[in-house]
Amino acid sequence: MARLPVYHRALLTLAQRGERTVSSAELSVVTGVTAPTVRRDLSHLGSFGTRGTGYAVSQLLARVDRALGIDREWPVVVVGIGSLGRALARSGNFSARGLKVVALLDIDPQVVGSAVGGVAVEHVDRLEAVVKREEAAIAVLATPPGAAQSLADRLAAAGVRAILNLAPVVLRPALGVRVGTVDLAAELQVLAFYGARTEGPARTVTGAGRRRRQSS
Amino acid sequence: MARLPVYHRALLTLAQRGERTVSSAELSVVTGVTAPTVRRDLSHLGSFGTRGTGYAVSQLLARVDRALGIDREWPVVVVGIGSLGRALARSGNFSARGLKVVALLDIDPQVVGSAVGGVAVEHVDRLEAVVKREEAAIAVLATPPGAAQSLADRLAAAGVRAILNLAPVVLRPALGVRVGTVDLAAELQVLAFYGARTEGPARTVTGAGRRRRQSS
DNA sequence: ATATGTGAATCAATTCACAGCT
DNA sequence: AGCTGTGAATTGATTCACATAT
Repeated sequence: MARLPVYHRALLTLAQRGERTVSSAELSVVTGVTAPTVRRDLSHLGSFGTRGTGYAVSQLLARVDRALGIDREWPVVVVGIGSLGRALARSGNFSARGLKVVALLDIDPQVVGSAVGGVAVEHVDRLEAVVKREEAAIAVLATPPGAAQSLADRLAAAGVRAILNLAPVVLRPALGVRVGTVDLAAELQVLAFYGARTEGPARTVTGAGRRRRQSS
Repeated sequence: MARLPVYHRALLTLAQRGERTVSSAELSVVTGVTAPTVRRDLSHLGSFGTRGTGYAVSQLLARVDRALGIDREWPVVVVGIGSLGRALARSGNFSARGLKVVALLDIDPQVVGSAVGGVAVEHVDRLEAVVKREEAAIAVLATPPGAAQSLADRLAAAGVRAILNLAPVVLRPALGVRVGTVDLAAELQVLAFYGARTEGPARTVTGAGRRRRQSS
């Protein structure tokens, strides 16, 4: 469920603010998800709220955490240490969310050997060894588009189960591997499309883009 | 239509390769969109292919370009020149797609005055003036989460019609402004969720995330 | 009173399947 | 023979509305 991270963030804030309970209506306001959908989502999560009162924040947070697998830390390998890769490697945002950047890979000898955000950049030749060493199930591809497909294949072969592709290409994923692509330029193009045409009130589109499915 | 940029990229490649025509089946392979959906999308675009042959690449590309508004260049303002903002400012990816980063804003006096990718960083105090000067309809928010909402409001008031929000917060958009949020950490969390659980074959999820709608 | 959980209704998107053009 | 364009069917997600619990 793509909205789990949004609930997670919202609940975290509510918990810090000391709130004991939330109603689906309140969650609706802070997440931008309609109240019926919030209830459906949470019920789907197997969670029990109390009628007349709402949900117990801490209990609900615990459930969302478990569903998201935040009980443990997921090691993430970043491939391609250009400016985008570097930005990700530095992002303090990750650790709070069950993700930890444990290895950085690049092909440029100028970059290999340096450290970004406290992690050393290794040569992409060592990809297989690094994935194995870190037992990484997740990788981020922030390379030029031309290199992405073959690296995705190598990552898959090395045992990675999910890849976040930031290169502007459609990847053909290996069997058993999940690929999610985020193309920021495409995102902007879509916004330009809508934003420029709409003269009247508009709607918000959040979460990070529509999705297309391919078989693998 | 969220898939237009994908078609755009594919057609560009095909055109460069010298292909005169494409069938929906061929487009399906390179875009990862099923053939019936390709046909539906393109017909929806008002485009006429020729039966028995396919679509004329150049003609189709022209239509997609026009639909995406790529006939002109959209000026983009980037707010928040941290490592992510810097990565965007440098991304050569944009110019090829009808987007041009024309102004950079930050609050840090250390950063203000420097130049990134050939564009000077100005102080965020000048936001309104800069938006007006550049006649920018599109902005990217790459600030810490706490600052995002008020900046989104100011951008809207200054005349921006669409905002790409890269901060991990749900923004309440001003009336008539379109907000798209891309939260890379959330994206990874979702991948971790799927990737870690799937033992068998998996599906690909491309395009940049599911979307939630809020009223504005 | 208030708010959950969920069947039933609605809405949007995708896919099927085929008639019709080249 | 091959491939588009599109009605009809299907699938999936969202919303409604209400019985049910506190």
